[in-house]
Parts: sequence; structure tokens; C-alpha cells
Amino acid sequence: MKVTINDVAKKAAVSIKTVSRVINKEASVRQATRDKVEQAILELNYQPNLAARSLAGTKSYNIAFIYDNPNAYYVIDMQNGILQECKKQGYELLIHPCNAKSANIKDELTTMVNQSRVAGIVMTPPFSEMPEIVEPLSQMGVQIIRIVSGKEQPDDLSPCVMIDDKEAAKNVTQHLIDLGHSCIGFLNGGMEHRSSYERLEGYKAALESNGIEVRQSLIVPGEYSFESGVEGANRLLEAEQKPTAIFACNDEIAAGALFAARLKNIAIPNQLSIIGFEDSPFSRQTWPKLSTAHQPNQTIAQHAAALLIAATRAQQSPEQSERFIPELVVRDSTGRYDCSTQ
Amino acid sequence: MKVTINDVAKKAAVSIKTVSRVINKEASVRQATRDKVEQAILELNYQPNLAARSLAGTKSYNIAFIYDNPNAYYVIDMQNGILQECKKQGYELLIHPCNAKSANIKDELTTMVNQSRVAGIVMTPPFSEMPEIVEPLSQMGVQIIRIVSGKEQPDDLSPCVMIDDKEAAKNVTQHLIDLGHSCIGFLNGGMEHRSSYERLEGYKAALESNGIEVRQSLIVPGEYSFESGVEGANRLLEAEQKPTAIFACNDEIAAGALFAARLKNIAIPNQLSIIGFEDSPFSRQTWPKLSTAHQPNQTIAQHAAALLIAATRAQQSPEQSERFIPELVVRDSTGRYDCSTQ
DNA sequence: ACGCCAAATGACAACGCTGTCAATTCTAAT
DNA sequence: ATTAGAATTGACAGCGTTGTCATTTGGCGT
Repeated sequence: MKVTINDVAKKAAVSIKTVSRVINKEASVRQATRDKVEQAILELNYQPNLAARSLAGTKSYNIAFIYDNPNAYYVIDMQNGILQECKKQGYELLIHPCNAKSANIKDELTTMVNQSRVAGIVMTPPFSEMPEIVEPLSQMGVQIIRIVSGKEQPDDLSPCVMIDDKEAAKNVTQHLIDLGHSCIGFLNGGMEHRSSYERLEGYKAALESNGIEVRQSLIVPGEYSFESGVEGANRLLEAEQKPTAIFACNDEIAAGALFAARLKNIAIPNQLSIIGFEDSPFSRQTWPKLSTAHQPNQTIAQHAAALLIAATRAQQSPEQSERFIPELVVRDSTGRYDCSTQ
Repeated sequence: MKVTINDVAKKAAVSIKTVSRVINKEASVRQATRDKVEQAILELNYQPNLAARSLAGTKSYNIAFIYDNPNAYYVIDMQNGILQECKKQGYELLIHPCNAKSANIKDELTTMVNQSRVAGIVMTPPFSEMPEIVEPLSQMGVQIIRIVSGKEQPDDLSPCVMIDDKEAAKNVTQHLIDLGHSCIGFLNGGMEHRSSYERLEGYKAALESNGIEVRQSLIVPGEYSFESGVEGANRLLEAEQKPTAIFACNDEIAAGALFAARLKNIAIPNQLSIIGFEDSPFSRQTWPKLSTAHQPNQTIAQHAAALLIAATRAQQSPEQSERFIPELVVRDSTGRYDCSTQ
């Protein structure tokens, strides 16, 4: 029933090896032969069996995406970016969400790699920032591409695609400063993500370069969630020294802050500016729409996948990728600071 | 380097076939032998190669999840539900989002099934409701479980997990009626999804059984998106006969309606009640929080995956599953109809 | 102790492909 | 024409499992 390489070989009157060569686009096949084989493939609607291919060869045609589950929009964007590249190159994608806090992730992941013989792995924070996870995996001989926060590659364990959160956060903060704000609250994300750290650094850097004092009381720890945004904003807005603007570490936190402000009847942006980070779809679904920094997740993911697959093909470590700097997007949640409204 | 079945066999001093029997939990292996082998497996940290297993055997250890991309929260919930079951049973998950509107989905999917030799497929609407997609796939001999909207199985092509949207929509509408509303707008989702149809039917049924006339002018076509909710709500709220309540076909549409009402300075729920459907996370992140119907996506997905894997194992068609009825969740976006506020 | 039968185990081919290396065919220079 | 040397092609052995069927083992009745 199923069409195999043998059927194609028979039909094209060549050896299976030649068919294999055509499939793999190897150079030394005469054009006439190639045509014959391709014709046969087409006529029989032949589809090579991936399991057999990876069993026989040293290559594999699966890549895995490993992530903790921070937020749905982020994950979907990343998946879609990777999938786009996979589709283009004929790879399949296995997805592996894991809980970063569980004790035996290392075993779980090594088992997965062993069993599925994946060719490569795309990893996002926080795993991508945990050497104790990356190292054993990389020693198993899988290619790994990590998406990490930062300006510089953190180590030599594996290549990375970098997101310069600090630079972007600096721009975000500068936007608030340009609007006249000087008392700017910062709602931090989970510190297991390097991005929180980087964004905080950017925030501080912007303040400093504008001669504004960094006040610890304005920096609220938290995590990347709506609820954390609500709590953090409440804390800021109930303090003695209320900020006139809030920089939320991501859009979810910003949405939470928006919610908290709404409860307190604080008008956005007239009485308070709020800015998010990431530009996930719901930054356009809040009221008012969120100003934010656009992080091109899908592009980043596709880029990472492309590098990974290229490296897998070449059997060598992939070259370094460029850096991405999220860009400021001004919508309706940030406005000029106006003393009279306070 | 890699540990294979041969290494285990050697260590346990048995044949590889016996090791295979132990791995596959076949009956006829003496307990003492089984222990020896298991010991060896443990000591060597042996992990069977899935590619080889599916190449040699008739089984496969991959299942695929095929979906169009309606909304991120839905997809993630479904994925996580399926993955939970996969993890439990040692399966891997391939994900295959496709565009329902693209012309060659059928080819794309048959190719995928051929290449990856997946054991089974979990399908969500709208694919699960398209016989022209389901049939050719099912003829290839893959098990398929479909998640579909409805009370009854639509056909015999493959087993389904049913979501009784009509019943739930009836309850949702009844909730609004119980609050005193009789002029209730309906914001429909995309009609390529059967769920829209079912929900509309439920809405009509509730009105009728309460002796309320169904008015076409109150039923607005649309699709499952925030933007569609904004537009639809605008249309309803600018009509001559304004509704006092709006039933949105899902939470995204409801969020859009909320947004539109906010723009028009209409107070929710005092001047207008809005109810959603699905209970996705952001129904708790809007202002005010959305009343909605809770659709237990993750549970549904896990259930579907469990059925699928069981069927795969047994090499037989899975039994029918029970039906799920989303339950009303009352939050802050619905309130009593009060003529004085109009 | 013997033989019989079911239970337990093993030998070996097969799954569909790629890697290796040898065989064949072609090209172009003599 | 010949022939070296390069370009093509093919034969065959795996890859790590499972399926099939033959063989061995152990238990039990006599």
C-alpha cells in the first residue's frame, strides 16, 4: 500500500541509492537521471519515511521546542515562527513544555532527546539561561539554539539569538521621560528570567543618563502575570510617593496595572501613564490600548529555527546570529505628564 | 556511545527479543527474567529509539495535533491537555497548525501522516467538522479523534469528543433572561465553526422557551476575534433598538464588545450586560471581569488524547466519549436589567 | 524417571532508508 | 581509437527495533 523507495527505484529503473541521492539533493546525479526519478516520485506520490531516514542516516528530521509556559501568546508566536521554517525545510516539530521548577527536567529532556533522536533544539528562557540544562544536552550531540536576553552571548555552550532587552527598556523609559515623567514605577517580572534583569537595567540606565535618581521604592518585584501586575500597581499607587508613570515588565503585567488603576478610578493616561513590553496581541485589546515595546517573537523564532536547521545540515556549530532590539510602540496608555491633573 | 537494545541484552544475558518483550510489557516473560532485564535497563539507562520502534513495528509513538489557529489560549490549553496524556503514556506530540482556507490542506496533511507515520491525530474545529479532510486521512489508517461541537456525533468517519454548545448557550441566554433582559443581542463567531451555529441555536431556543421573539436584527454575523466584537457591538449599539444585553460567541468577541461599549461610555453591567463564552484566561483580565461559559479545554483535550492512545494500542476504533457541557460562570459583566438606567 | 504440552526464549528476517565503497560509464586528451 | 581520470551509479551492509516462527525449558501427570 505505502509507496517506498523501492517502488520509485523500480519505476525509474535505477537503484534505490540513486533515488536516495535525488531525494537528498546530492550533486552527482545526471540531470536526465534526476528527471526520471523525480517523475517517478511525482507519479507515485512518494513520501520518504522520516523514521527510516533518521534511523539509517546520522541526521534526523525532527526538532524540538523546549519552553516553560510563560504566556500563551508568546508560546504560540514562537511555535509559529519555528513551524514556518520547519515547513519550508521539511522538518517536524516536537513541543516540550516543562516546568522550570520541577526537579528532574534534566532527565526528562535527555530522555526525550535520546528517544526521539531530535536533530536540534530551540530553547527559550528560562531554560536557555540555565547552563545546568544546556550543558548535558549539548554534550549529547544535539544542536541547540537558545533565545536569550542580553547584548552578549552569555557562554560558549551553544549559539544564541539575542534580544537586547536593556536597550529596548532604555528606549521605553526614555519615552516616559520625554513625556515629562520623572517619578516612574517599575513592575518587575520573574527574576528567573534574565529579561527582567535586563529590562530593569535599561530602566535604571535611562533614569541615570537623564539625571533622575533611581529609587528602590519605585521598583516592585513580581512575576510575568496579570495578577502580579494588579498587586504591584496597587503597591505603587498606595505608596506615599505615587509614580506618574509605570513601566511594566511585560504586557500582562501592564494589563494588570491597568486593571488596578481602573479599580482606583485613575484615568489612563491622563493621571497615570502605563507602558508594557512585548507587544502581544492583547496590548491592543486593553482599554486604553497599551504603549509597549514590540518584540518580534515570530521573526526571532523563525530566525532561530533557520540557524538551527542550517547547522544541523552542515553538521557544524551555527554562526552567531544578530541581535534583536524590541522597538517602542506608542499607543494610548502613555501621555504627557501634567501637574494640574494630579 | 548510545545504549541500544543489544547492550541491554548482553548485560542481562538474554536475547534482544526478550528485552523487547519486557519493554513492551508482553505477558510471556518469566518474572525472574523480567527483573534481570529491568535491572539492566536501569543500570545502563537504556532508552528505546522511537524511530526504530515505529519502523520495525506497526505501531508508532507520535501523535499529531491538527488545528487552525483560532486563538492562542485555546490552542495552548488543547496542547497542554494532549501533552499531559502523552507524557503519561510515553508519546510525543507533533503540532500542525494549518490554514483552513488554504487549498491544499488535504495534501499537506496526508504528506505529514505518510512521512511521520503518526499513530493518531487529534483534530479540532474547523477541520474536525470537514468530512473532506477527515475521510482521506482516516482511509490512510490513522486513528483520528475529533473534537466537535454538537450533541450528536455528526458522522461515522471517526469517533468524536463532543461539546454541547447549544445546551450551554441556552443556559447562558437563560442567565440573561433571568436577569430581566429580553432584548439580547447575539454576536456570532465564524460560521465555518459549527460551534457558532450551535451557540446561536441555543440562544434562539432559550428565547423561544421564554416566549421572547427572536429578532434577526439582534443577530450580528462575525468571526471569532476581538475586532469582530468591536464592530458587531458598534452595530448593535448604534441600531434603533439597542439591546440591554449582548451574548458574544466567545470571550474575544466579548472583550471587543466591552471595548466598544467603553468607547461609547456605556457602563457595564449597569447599562449593558455582556457575556462571553469559553472562559479563557483573559475573561478574568478585562474590566469588568467577564461572565462566560467555562469550556474545560484542557480536560477535553486530555480526554481526547487518552481515547486516541487507547485506540492506537488496541488497534481498534475507540469507544465513544461522553459529552462536555460548558458551565455558566457569573462574574461582573452581567447584571440585572433596570429600566431606570436606560 | 519419562514424556507431553504449554510457557518461555531465541534466531533471523524485515522495516525503509543512508553510508561506504566498488563498479560502471562518460569525457576529453592522446 | 585509446585510456586515464572524473563523474555516475549500484551492491550491500547496517541503523535499532519488532514480527514470525522455531527451539528450548519447565511443570506435571503417570
